[in-house]
Amino acid sequence: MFKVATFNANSIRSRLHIIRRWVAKEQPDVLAIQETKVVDELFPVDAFREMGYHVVYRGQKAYSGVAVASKHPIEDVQYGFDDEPRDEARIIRVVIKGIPVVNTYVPQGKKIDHPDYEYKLRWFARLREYFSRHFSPDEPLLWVGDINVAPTEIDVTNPKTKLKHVDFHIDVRREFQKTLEWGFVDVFRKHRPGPGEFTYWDYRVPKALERNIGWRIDHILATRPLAEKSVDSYVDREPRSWEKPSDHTFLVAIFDV
DNA sequence: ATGGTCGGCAACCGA
Repeated sequence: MFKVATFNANSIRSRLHIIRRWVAKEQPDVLAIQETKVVDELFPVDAFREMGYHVVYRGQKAYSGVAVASKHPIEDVQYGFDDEPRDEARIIRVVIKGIPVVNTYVPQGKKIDHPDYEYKLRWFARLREYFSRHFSPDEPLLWVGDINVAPTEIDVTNPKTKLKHVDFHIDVRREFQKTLEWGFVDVFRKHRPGPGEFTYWDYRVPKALERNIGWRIDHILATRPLAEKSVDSYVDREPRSWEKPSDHTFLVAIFDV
């Protein structure tokens, strides 16, 4: 069995207690992390070593930052896109137990009339180019992370009010869909077809978790040969009840490989 | 339509 998880930490240093407890309980083979918000010199490597994990990371001051932790040796690490802007704190690629894993923190985009939203849309075209250059849809590949897109109406609460949101606007959903069509299966959806399952609850919405007002914007996607071997996928809401909760939670998928 | 709360980091930016 191969258990993969993804988690937007929103500062890895302030969420270490959550990661420690969750990893001790769930023992994932791979944990992909986004928004570490720390420069490499200050990344808490020792904490991962103590948990029994290898870890690779690329960060910057205050914003973004990605990491991959693994029980197994991490091979062929590549940071960022091949071309400029490389966005090294947003995309990291590794190979673990022979399976390539791409962990992304896709730009959020701010507002649909903001230049950052255009940049976000182009990011998906760059991803498709990146996947085509390095991989084949006929080989095992995992794409995980905070992708900042709720793909369909059942992935948000009250979709009609979110049509102009940068995570739900029609253009970004099309870009995400086109990227899926390169050759990915939405592993969570394969196992959980129903509405109302989210990975992110906005802090600013009062009692968002209790009222289940959320977004499914974190994803685990697999190419067909790997997706065929998935046996389950779920969202673990439990860390939210702990002291200093996160706004995102852990998303998990299990593969029989 | 607007603002709500966090984290980082030292004034507001990003989400």
